[in-house]
Amino acid sequence: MIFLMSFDHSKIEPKWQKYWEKEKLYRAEDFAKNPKQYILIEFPYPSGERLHVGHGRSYCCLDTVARLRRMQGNNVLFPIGWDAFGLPAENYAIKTGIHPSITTKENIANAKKQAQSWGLSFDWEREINTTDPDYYKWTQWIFLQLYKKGLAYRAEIPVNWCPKDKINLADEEVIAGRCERCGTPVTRRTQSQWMLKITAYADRLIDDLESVNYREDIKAQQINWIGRSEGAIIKFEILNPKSETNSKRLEIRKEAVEDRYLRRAEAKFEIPVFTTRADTLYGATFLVLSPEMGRNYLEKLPSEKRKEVEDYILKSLSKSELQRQEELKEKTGVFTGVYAQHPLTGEKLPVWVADFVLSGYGTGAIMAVPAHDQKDFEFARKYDLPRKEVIKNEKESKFPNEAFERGGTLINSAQFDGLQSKDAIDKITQFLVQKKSAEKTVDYKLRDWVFSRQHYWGEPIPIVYCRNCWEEKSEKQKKEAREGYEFSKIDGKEYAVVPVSEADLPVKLPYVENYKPTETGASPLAGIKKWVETPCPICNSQSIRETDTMPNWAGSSWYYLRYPDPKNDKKFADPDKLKYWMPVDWYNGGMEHTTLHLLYSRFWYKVLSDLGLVPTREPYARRTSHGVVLGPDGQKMSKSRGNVVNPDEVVAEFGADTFRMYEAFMGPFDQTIAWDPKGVLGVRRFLDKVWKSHQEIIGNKQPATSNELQRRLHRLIKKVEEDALNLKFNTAVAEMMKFINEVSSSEYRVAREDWKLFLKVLAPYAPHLAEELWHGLGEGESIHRQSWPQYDPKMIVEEKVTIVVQVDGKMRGKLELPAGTREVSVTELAADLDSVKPHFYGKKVAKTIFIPDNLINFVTN
RNA sequence: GGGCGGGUGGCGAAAUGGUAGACGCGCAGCCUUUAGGAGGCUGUGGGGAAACCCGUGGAGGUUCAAAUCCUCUCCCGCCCACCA
Repeated sequence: MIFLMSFDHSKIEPKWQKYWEKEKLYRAEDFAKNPKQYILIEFPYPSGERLHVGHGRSYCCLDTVARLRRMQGNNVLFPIGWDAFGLPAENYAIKTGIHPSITTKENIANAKKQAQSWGLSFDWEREINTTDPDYYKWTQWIFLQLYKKGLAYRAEIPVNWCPKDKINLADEEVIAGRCERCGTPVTRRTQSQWMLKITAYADRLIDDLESVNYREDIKAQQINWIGRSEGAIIKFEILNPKSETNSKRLEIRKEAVEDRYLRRAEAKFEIPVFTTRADTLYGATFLVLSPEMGRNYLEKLPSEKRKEVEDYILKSLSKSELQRQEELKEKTGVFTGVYAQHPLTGEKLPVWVADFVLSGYGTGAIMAVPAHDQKDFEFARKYDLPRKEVIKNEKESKFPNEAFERGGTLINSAQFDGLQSKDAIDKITQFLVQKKSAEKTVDYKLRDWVFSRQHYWGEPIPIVYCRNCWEEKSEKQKKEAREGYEFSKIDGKEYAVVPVSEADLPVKLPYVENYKPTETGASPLAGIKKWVETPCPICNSQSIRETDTMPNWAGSSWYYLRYPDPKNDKKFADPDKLKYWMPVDWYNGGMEHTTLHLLYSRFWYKVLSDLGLVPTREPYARRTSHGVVLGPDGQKMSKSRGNVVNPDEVVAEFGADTFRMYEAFMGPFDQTIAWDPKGVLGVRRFLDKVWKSHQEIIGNKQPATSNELQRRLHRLIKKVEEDALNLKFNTAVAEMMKFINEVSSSEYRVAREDWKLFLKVLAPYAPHLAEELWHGLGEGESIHRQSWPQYDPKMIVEEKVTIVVQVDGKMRGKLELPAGTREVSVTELAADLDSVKPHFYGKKVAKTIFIPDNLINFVTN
């Protein structure tokens, strides 16, 4: 008898991988008749670190799903590509001088080799790469559509600036207020940037979540991030003896949210304030402006105060993000010398400037209600400002020791006394609206998307600036352009903004010598005169290119739309193909992409949807997230800790099937779990047992499987199928282990035909071994082309059941009975059990609870 | 401060109203004379000789029956955060 302990994965795995490739087993076919299934994993960034075991979690488990779906008769699209623009390649280029395109190419080749060694069933014919001009042509094209819809605009906004490296930093490059590269505290300065108006889609991004199947916490995080809050803008008139005769009135900005970054010095006679708590209006005792807002009012201030206020503003604006965070506890501010009038009581309220008020939220000014807002309370205490209680709650009273922030009954609020907070918010707002001193509004925490990067390794923004086109405009046109976004000021001169014509796309990224951004904060592209100077698409006179590039979120915002038609050079994708494949049926990725990537890509999709270019309202029908894989020590994996698990080593030692199955088995899919090298071994032992059982089955030629084992097999089919679709890969694997344990224990034997069913169940998880054993049974066609076994519902039902016998809810005995035994018989048999009888002594049975085939409970009194 | 998860053996975890601890790791004993992640069998929540008792962070509650549902409370993790 041949008795092999183990199989040689290093031989069988590459063999079958080659076979699958040759047979084109995993090719997705456009317009096939069988139901489509689009399964998507977040495409990786091809870094020098290669793919890690965290990628493995997502790819291996979803690959299992893809394989299961194929066996179930679906036409599966399971693609992969490379999100290859980004900082690491650029930083590496700065250090070594090696061009990013070279390192990127190498990294992709390596990562691809890895992914292939895991036996993933990607359709490699659809591989995409965001740095390929044939791809980013369409990223630029979509940008132009956004521009034409008025969703891309330029604005002066504060950016992070590293004073040592003299470069602008993206938020993600700022770590704890310091520059990621050199550790210098980051300061802020303003610069003109391209922005995308994602806030215009804020409501739809919330509302449409109802139509998709995302895990609840993912939805909650998105809603929270968008941070919609309903409230009112209330205006407070400035009391200024010199200008009170001036009847000039300014309308409240209707779209305060959209114009947040463009707010100019126009609200000079009134201070608009955003609040969600109009019920506390009578408790407002002073107003506070953010430093940015305060600057707009400087000229209104009494001259003796002006210097002091200006100094405070300049000081707080120059503060680094780090300083601001450190100074959180201690609030500072300065009185402006100006008063505003309370819209209902007419009281004189002092106006302060303080940097605890944010310029980026609401109107950049607040009404302070110290009795009912903790921040205001602390500020009022420090500067000895009045506090007035206007909300009372019988159960709690925190005031005057601290602010009482919850709702209650109104007091000291004139005709509104006695109302409940919720009611009062409506009534007071309504009253103010009638008086024209307030407007209802909605505000969001979400801000427009800063789309410019002063870096080299990204998609060039396809815009040029033309001096000639500007000069040809009439004064009226110029004025209009200055108010909108159709112009730009470069080195003090004004230019017209001109989009590159679609026929001239892609705007290719040129080679540069020096990847470092310039000292002025411009991108490295600004140094290439030959590239920067270009004929204007409209007037053909010499104009200059935009030298900023797109953030690396750009290419990933639409990549899943390219897989259905990756080689199209006429459109970003053929509408019919999109209609066939979209939406993505199942999208899995990391929780860290919930707020940025997921939101950005939904936003782009909605824009394309409004243009009629995509077939649905939402891109992803289902979204799940996998948990983080920690190092064996339970800590986050990092080079410096030395706890990084290298998947290549695991695959080399134990094989891809072991690696894949361990990724599935290690724990609940959505949970953070530490990698356990011993656990890997356990999975390998299981596969060895499968191998061994297989040899025995071939050797023994068992004619029929025991009834018991056959039932287990059918239950296994059902469980593995259901578990995989419910993200319970760990219990699916456990069930297979249980089955094999029983097969290998001597009582049971399995017939060939039933063993084949088991191999099919195993195939999505351990595709190489299953294929090897399948062919070992003399089968000629791939196991991955077989259909998923149908379980027999009759076999699922138990023949014999264990009925638990309880007395007063405590387990006292068990009965093995045929399924369907009636209550009368069960009662009789149960009451007669030796282990049960003693518990009746001195008691009477008052009630019997009977759950068929499961449990009987005697309740005594 | 806000949002979202989570707390069950020595460890990763099963069980979402009905036998708590499936499956895996680890550990212990035995077997096969077995040399380098070896294999097989048996055992493995705690206490007890046993009957039995105790046991899912803690306290209460609902129920014939609670890890699971409700109320309060403690602890841990992740994300966001001076957001009006």
